[in-house]
Amino acid sequence: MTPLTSGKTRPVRLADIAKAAGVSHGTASNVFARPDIVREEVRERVKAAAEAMGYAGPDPKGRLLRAGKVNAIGVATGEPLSYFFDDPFARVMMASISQACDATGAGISLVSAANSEQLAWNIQSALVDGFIVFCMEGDSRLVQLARERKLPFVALDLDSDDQAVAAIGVDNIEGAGLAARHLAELGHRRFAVLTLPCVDGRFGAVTQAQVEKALFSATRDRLRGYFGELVRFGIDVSNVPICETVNDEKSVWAGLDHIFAGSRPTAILAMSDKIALHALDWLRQHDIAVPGDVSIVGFDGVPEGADSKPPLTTVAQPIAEMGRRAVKAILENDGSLSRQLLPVDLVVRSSSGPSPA
Amino acid sequence: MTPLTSGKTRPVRLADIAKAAGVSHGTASNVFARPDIVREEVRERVKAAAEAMGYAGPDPKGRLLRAGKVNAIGVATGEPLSYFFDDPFARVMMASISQACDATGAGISLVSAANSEQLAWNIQSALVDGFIVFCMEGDSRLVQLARERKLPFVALDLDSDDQAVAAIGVDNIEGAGLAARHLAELGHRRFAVLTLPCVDGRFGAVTQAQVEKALFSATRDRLRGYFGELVRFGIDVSNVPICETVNDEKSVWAGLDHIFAGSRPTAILAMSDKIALHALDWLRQHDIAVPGDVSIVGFDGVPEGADSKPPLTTVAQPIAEMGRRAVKAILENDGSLSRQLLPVDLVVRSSSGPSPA
DNA sequence: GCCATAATTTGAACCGATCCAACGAAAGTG
DNA sequence: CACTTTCGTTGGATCGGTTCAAATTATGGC
Repeated sequence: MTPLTSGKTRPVRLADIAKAAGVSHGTASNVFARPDIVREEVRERVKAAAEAMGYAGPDPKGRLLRAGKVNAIGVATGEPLSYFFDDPFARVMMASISQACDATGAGISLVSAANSEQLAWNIQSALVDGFIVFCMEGDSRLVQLARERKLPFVALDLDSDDQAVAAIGVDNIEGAGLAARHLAELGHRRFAVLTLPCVDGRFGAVTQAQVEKALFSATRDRLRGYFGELVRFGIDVSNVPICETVNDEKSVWAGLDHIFAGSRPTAILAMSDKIALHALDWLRQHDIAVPGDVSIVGFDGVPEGADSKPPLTTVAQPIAEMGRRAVKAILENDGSLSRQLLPVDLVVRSSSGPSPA
Repeated sequence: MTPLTSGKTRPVRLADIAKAAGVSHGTASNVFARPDIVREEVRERVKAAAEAMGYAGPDPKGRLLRAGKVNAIGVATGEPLSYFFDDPFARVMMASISQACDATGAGISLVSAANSEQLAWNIQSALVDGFIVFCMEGDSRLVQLARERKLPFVALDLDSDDQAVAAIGVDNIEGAGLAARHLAELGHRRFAVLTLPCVDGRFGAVTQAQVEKALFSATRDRLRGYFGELVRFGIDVSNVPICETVNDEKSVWAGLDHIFAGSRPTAILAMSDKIALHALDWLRQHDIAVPGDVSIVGFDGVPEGADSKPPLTTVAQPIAEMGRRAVKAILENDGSLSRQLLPVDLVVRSSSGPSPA
């Protein structure tokens, strides 16, 4: 019925061509796996049979079971798959991960899913030798599932507080402190904070009290870093507006609408470069000069920050290094890794300047 | 000896816990695959045994062999893996592919390799249900290898002339013609062309005669499209300088150095947006106004072109649609697809204007 | 208490290869 | 010619599950 391929034809297996060539399946296997140990005459006969029967070569599905190793590492996220290609942070990270994989010849499997049952199944059935998990928003379920596979595992951006999970990340408190101090030293006293999500599925204004209850430790730590440093400069942090965003334009703009409706800050602490970049757009549209009227400092150090107008001052994470280490941890799997805290770097560009006051 | 995990301990298998729980492996399998058909008491007993023995759940490696389907599609390229995350065209394509995969719950395996033996092995042993091949530069070996797997297969950017390979692409002749006509209608008469590679591993000036011998049909077709249209406008194409690039800054700049050393063109036909974008940088550095002194039209329609200074006029490919169709072709594998030519779209922005003459 | 019917469980077969101990044949040695 | 090597080949075991027909046990009706 099918026009091109012959009906219900089961694909030819190694055993089929062995029979056709009149050799044992062991020998047939050798023809493909170690041609050198098979007598030439036999080898050619088997190859001819394979050719004649349209054999596609040893099926990796079969080989896999015996070999044990897939030779691919899985990269998982709670976001949709396109996150890997859209998000600037993810892209830099993935570029680094993929370079490390190329160097060792390992492949990469991208794992994700829209809904969460799907996710569970995808993680459980992923054919990989280990997992690198992007858990930007404290997707502890993801970490949990990945760990249950009992494969080499490492979480990126240590959102979990569980000391037992292997993770690579940066000192968020220190990084945030760097940003806050930078602005405070420039004379700024009126601050506003644009945060990443604290709890799932909402955004808007947040109170100080809620900060400490923040679900995601990365968010919480950065907030702590910001405020710890501001307090040190004698700034009344209870007056600092905090707006939660979901790292997209809409929520950032809404946050800024809210913030600038009150007393105008001269300095904005943005918890990601993406937030900062969206903020820059908002400020430009509202004819607020950066850094003339308002200074802003991002977090992450994505390449886009260097090309924005104005170029973004930010707390750069060693993204490429994190990726490299993650791959190394998976491939070596010496069990030595538990958590690694990498240093951050304040990159001062043109989005921050002296306070106008 | 190993500090954390107990020595050489073989991972527990389903059979192990079946024995421990005193049930057959068939039942043990059902506990995980179809819990509902197992009596609750037995189910709990097996689960308890699994828990106690540290069973990681049914190993997908085992399941795979019987199931047959991997539930992942492979995306292959001759470039390094990081190409998927660095290149603008690839990124848009991958974003589209990944959305289509998300929608059906399929995973994505990225396949590549530095050297070409590695490539062969990687393709041959990739655990995928089908291949989407990025063959931007006529990597016919890649196509060949992928086809030998006898899995659903589709090439992106039909570089092969072989009508038998399933491929999705655009009409390069028409697209290039659109670009050339656009500029000619604006009054331009002095043209220069910046091409993608014609043959492997070189770049620099090319003669008309070499064009027809171009190895890669996409390149050749675009050149034909350009010149076909220019001839139609009575332009002496033998005087049009053609410079081959490898789609990077260095080769584009070298090409422009060469071109502008001769008689200055007022219009540049760039065979990719990346080339055009690099050219824009070069022109800016040389204080040549765009489109005041020189107009330029790209090819591809990547998002970066919309944000460049000035925004780039380009021949947009329906990249997202191509990705969607590719995934559809793999997943449905109805064998109906052979080659699809999608329409291109001339997007006029500010990098092209009337000839200064 | 007996039999039909439904609910569970069993165990063999299978998925498609690789690996390896054992074996047979050809070649080399004294 | 008997005896050891060397080379190539064989076929069974294995990898870790899933599936299904058949066997077993449980439930229900009368």
